[in-house]
Amino acid sequence: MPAPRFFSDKICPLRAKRERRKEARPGELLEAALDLFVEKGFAATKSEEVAARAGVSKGTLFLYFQSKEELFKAVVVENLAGRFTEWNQEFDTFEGSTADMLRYCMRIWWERVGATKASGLTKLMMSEGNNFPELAAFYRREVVLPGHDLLRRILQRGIDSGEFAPVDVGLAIYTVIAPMIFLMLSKHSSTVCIDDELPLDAEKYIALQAETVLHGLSAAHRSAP
Amino acid sequence: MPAPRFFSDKICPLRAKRERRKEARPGELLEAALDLFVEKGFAATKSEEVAARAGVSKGTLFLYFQSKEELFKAVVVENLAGRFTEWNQEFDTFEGSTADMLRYCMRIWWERVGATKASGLTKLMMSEGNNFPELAAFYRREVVLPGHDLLRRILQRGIDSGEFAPVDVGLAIYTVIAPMIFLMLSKHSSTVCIDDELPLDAEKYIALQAETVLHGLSAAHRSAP
DNA sequence: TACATTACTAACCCGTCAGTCATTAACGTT
DNA sequence: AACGTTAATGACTGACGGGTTAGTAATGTA
Repeated sequence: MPAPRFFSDKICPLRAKRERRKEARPGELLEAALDLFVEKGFAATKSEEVAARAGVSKGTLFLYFQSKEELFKAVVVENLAGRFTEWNQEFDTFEGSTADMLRYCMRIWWERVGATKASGLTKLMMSEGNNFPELAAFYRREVVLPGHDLLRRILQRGIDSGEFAPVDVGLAIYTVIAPMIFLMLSKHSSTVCIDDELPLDAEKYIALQAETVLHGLSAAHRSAP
Repeated sequence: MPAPRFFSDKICPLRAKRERRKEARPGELLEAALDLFVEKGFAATKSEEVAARAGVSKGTLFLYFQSKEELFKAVVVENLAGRFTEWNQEFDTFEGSTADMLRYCMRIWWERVGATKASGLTKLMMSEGNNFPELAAFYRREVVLPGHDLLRRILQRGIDSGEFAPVDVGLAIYTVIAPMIFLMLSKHSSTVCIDDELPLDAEKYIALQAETVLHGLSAAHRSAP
């Protein structure tokens, strides 16, 4: 005997009828997809689930996105790749010391990406990138490289202005990237740090890392290897 | 027109016949499974591939392991969980300062786990743990908790002997764990750091982290917050 | 009210893969 | 050589999931 259907078409016709909302669909699908991709990974997320969470049928999803992979790319663009032009402008016109600029960069990155669901996309690419080479290449091209470029330009600015020692910029960026990545991962994997509460207070952790990096880069502090 | 079969049964009968080697099979299957799990993840690894790499048919695999999940657990026991009793003994009988003990622990951990394929299992659990709750629980119980215990005991020894300040041991272990995990992950994901060579020389990185941690723990260095 | 357009859906197709089982071949024993 | 035991096989099954499509219903237009 089937359970009573509290939300059957007849009892609860609200939202039960076919709605035609061509404009709203892509955004709703992208949001649902972000949630599920971050929660379960790319391979383990079923297109039908994404559709269901967005309140449409599977067919509709494929009406708006050619394939699951295209859907994923769109999620990446929406949440990460598409925002670099704005970010680049913001830093090109930054006024102040480069030290402040780097502090600001790390803080704002956490605020806008690290602390949001979008950070799950990075974890996802780290875990599944090998299984989906085209997605990995896309992510690398549209997110990793622009990000590295931005950081490189900041460090280079510090060197040019004499604030930083003339280090190898290509390597130095990892001093900033590594702790950021670790922070994101510790947010997204319950396998590693769940004995008690997560030991990291993100704000403080970032502030500390920033000062450490700046100390390492400071021109004044320079001595023989 | 099919390509010529250089390794056809007739031309190359070596290893082509059915062999009966009941003793050797489990080990060979575990090795093949470790390779593939680490390379492609748990879900994306097909049992038939594992069997093929071990030189048997899929049926044979299920003759020795009840299911894919049991196979995975066996891999974890073989490479990580099953070695803790030995490691525990080694550290229970360690002679020397606790500082040296911690240095030794980090170095030896890298040598025996971090630098080997087994480290891929950690990355795997971080990425897929959510999708396979039973595996996650198993891994947590058999690997994560024993590992934390071991570390906790080391730190506690330092505190008891007066070498270390009386910090919160439960939190302090993450000071050691975090850089280790990051090091492993940077080894296993080509998505993040492939601009040029990986910037991390593992040996030096670990040595540096060890000194940093020890400095933070040293009883002498203790002052008010 | 009749008709055209199109957003949307349900049912379907088809490839994939974990796990099974009837059959086969290797080996020991006599 | 004949026979019994069992390690090994590979064709098979059922479930699942990405992607398609024939058809339905909402909306606009006259």
